[in-house]
Amino acid sequence: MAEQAVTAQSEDFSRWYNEIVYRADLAAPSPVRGCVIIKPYGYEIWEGIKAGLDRRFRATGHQNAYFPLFIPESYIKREAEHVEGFSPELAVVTHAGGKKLEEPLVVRPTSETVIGEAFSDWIQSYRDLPLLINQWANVVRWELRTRPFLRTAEFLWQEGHTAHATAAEAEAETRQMLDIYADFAMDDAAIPVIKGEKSRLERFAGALRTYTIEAMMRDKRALQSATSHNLGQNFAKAFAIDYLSENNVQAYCWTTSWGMSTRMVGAVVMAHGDDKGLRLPPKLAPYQVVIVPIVRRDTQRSAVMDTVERLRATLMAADIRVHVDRRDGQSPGFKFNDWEMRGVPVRMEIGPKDVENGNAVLARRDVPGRAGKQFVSQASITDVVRDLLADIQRSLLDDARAFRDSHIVDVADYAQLCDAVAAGEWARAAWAGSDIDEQRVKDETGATIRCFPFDQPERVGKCIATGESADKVALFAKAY
RNA sequence: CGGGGCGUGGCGCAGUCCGGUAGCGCGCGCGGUUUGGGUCCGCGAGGUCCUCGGUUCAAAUCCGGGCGCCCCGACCA
Repeated sequence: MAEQAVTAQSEDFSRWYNEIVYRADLAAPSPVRGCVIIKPYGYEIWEGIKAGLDRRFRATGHQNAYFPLFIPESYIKREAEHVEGFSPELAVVTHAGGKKLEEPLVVRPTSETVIGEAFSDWIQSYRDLPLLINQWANVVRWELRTRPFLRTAEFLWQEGHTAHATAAEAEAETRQMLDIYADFAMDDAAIPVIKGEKSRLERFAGALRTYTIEAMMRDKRALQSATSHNLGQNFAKAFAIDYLSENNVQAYCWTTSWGMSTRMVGAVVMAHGDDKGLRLPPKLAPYQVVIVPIVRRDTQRSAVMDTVERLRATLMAADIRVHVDRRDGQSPGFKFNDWEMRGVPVRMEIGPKDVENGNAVLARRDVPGRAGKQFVSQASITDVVRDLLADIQRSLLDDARAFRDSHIVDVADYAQLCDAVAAGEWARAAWAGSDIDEQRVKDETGATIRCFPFDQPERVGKCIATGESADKVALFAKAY
């Protein structure tokens, strides 16, 4: 019997997600609770994300470095809110080398503390500023409930850490990095994100302000896809990151931190995937084109494979990532379904008829069935494929944007917000409430303030919690 | 940590109530057949039935202890 199709998204989105992650070969279960093995196909998506971000970081003057995995426990305790925020989820090493350690070592949940300590040594003068550092690393947070990519006990990310002479510069850096994340999300991952500021309740432990990009998944839940924190002088004071100014005055630095993680792989899966599986944006797809050779009789094999090989070389020479499915035991129909599940943007079929006619069949993943198929001349293959990939990249973004926009509603009072959230929509509402009001919304509806969007309406109206006139709208949604 | 469920070849499960020495589907290997939307047939490999103890002539099955995992909540990139 043929392999079963995946669970439909509409039937059980979580189950769909889990099945896709394993069946598309992105990840495998690990022996340790809450951790996953990232398999080559999933890791290549992550490497695409890394490449897209790293390029942008360098272009804005950041340098990569690497700090230790272990952090002295006392460091974590130096910044009050930071301890409170992270203590419950720390993994701590108490023994090493067969002995109990004098001071336990925390496995980093994030590196503000160690990096702050290092910055304190590195920065003496205003001439040392700004200091713009990024690191690619793994971090550990002992989460109670985990899901592959979205929330794992250990995850990969980049964390940027910068120090500046003035508050204004730190704020500009924080905003610049958020813009970079948003640009990456839209351009490379084809995910339209909403930029905004976090509420006090959702803010990073120890930050002055936290900015976020929020994305809508296909089940309409929100996913915080990256954050950028203006840390003010909190960490500078806790770690003595100070400098001597031009005027010979000792002053504390203003610092920032910002990160995007392997969660983004989950975002790509959930923002674009459909009932047939993944739909990868061409810019992040490990394979942009997969060639499925079709051979009816052995006598045709060499002619077909010669053509396949020639087309593969042509596309590769044009920097298109192409893979030939040479598997012997599977029928073409099986392979079509398999590559659709794995989200390859373009499938090329080459059979005896195509060899004879000098044609190739191209099928685009984002348009199902016959409508997505076209016959093209082998002679023009490079241009056609290049245009097709660009078009798929664009259409995935357009689809996701249309989907998102059709599920955000403006609400005028609390009852409307409850209705909207109950229907799974995102709700935009005037907000001037307190932390307690915000907590109440969360307790009663399950939705949280995802952000106060930068993009604000002309007129705001009355707060849905207090009835007083508000100066901004907040975006409410259920989140991962 | 509260509520629910489950541990049996790589994966998904049946067998447990009523004890008799393990079976099905997928996957895997070999041979043949097929190939433009999930081919078909045959042969074959693969299991300390989570663990420790007890009852019994005999335990996947009954009894007791332990461990682990999953789902739903609270916490979270």
